Amino acid sequence: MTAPQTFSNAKFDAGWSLRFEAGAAAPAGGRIVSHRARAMIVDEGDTSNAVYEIVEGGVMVFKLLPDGRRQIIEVLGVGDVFGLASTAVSDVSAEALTPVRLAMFDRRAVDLDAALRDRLFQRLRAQMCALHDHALLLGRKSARERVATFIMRLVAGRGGVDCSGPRRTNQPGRDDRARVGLAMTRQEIADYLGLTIETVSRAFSALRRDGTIAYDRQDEVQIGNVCGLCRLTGSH
Amino acid sequence: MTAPQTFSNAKFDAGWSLRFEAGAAAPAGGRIVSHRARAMIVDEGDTSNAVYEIVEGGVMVFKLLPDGRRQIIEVLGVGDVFGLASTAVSDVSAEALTPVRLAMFDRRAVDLDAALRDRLFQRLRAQMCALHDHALLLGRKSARERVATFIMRLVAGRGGVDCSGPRRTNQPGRDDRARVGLAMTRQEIADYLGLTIETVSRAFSALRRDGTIAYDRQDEVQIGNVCGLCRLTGSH
DNA sequence: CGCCATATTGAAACTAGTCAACCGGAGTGG
DNA sequence: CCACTCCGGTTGACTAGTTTCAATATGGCG
Repeated sequence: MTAPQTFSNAKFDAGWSLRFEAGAAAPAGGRIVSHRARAMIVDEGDTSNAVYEIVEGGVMVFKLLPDGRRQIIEVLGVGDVFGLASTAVSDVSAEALTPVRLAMFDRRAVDLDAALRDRLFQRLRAQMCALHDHALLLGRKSARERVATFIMRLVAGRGGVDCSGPRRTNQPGRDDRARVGLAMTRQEIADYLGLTIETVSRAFSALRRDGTIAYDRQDEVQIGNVCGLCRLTGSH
Repeated sequence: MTAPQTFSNAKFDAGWSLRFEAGAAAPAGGRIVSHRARAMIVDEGDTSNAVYEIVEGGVMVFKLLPDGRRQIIEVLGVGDVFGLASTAVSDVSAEALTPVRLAMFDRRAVDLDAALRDRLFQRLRAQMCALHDHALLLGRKSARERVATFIMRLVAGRGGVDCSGPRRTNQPGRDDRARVGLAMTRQEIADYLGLTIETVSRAFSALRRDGTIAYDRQDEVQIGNVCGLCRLTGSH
């Protein structure tokens, strides 16, 4: 599984970028804990007073129904936070998407440390916006739009309100390509987009058939025309 | 449109209650503004530095796709907050669901007033949990489950992890009834649940046909057996 | 009384889900 | 070294659930 360069997620329309590599800025403080990819970090219903801030890597936050249906609620990267339910009982589960390093804080520390609380607050607001976008996707977009949106979110700096647009070059219409790593399996993508694995697979195949995307490895996609893909998201 | 007594929404599984009537506790501070039902409060894309806290009434927060598809993201009541996007540009629109009174704060005031910020932070965490639940509903539940979940959320104190259960009485199995006001039109419910108006209508009709609910006015539902309805939500 | 909104119901079309077969690469063991 | 297996992904055929389109109620209000 190749770790992608960037993973633009939070608040799609604002075009924020979500990264998996450790940031230059020194992180948090707090106790650093590490997990391997696909390790369980928090289980829904756990009583825990821990709040987590991602230092490096990616995390999937999800919920399960009693019969096993799973919805991945958010996919998080460096700087994102989780474990901030308003009670001591976690309302969600969290699993490492990649090998991950986390800064772990006690809930009480959040009450005491104003700088930490401000950072969490600010990040929570950003993640809230991403959640809004995702609700729109889950409630109103077609399978094709969902997959197009998912891929677009992996293209750093594109597709948001502040989208840089295709780079201006001497050849108009050219040089609007990108290559993104997926990091997630088809099943995970399906659980994130509220679809089945077959529907996701078919959507990828259809996009490849009509030339919108290309790939050899199924976890690394090339986009010939980013603006063209963006038009398939339903958002633009 | 009869204002319901209570509207249990935020973090379904935690069973928090959302009310439309003004609370006993003195509110916020901030400038009080009022809107009539269905009045537009914020428009997606607006540049505004206002943060709102609901003093009385209900608010619908939603997003639109360019072709007019609408997703109602959250339905908010007293104490809930909105306008907390992480940039000055609002990522969502907000409309009054009932006549509503709002406490309006300047974003800068939030940075200065620690008590206010803590209150907003705490509430944001609660609303984030509600959003998690709603993503699960939108991504993974059937139409029937969505409507059952919607109705259950209107039953104060029931359906959460801390559900009080049917009241214990001398007649076991009795006295597990409830009556709830809907406050929303079928179209609004549909846009909230990620369905069409016809599907919502059919789900209500089916629940009425099989005796799970009863109603004369379409905006006021009687539940004969709350636990029975709860079993149809998919969550239990 | 009659109009306009909203809601309900029916029938047909379509999207996504289900079930099942198959493919292909990675790892295992004879 | 190669057959075998396992697992994730793809594809096909069929089904189910939801949407779409259209007609018909119902209810509030002038």
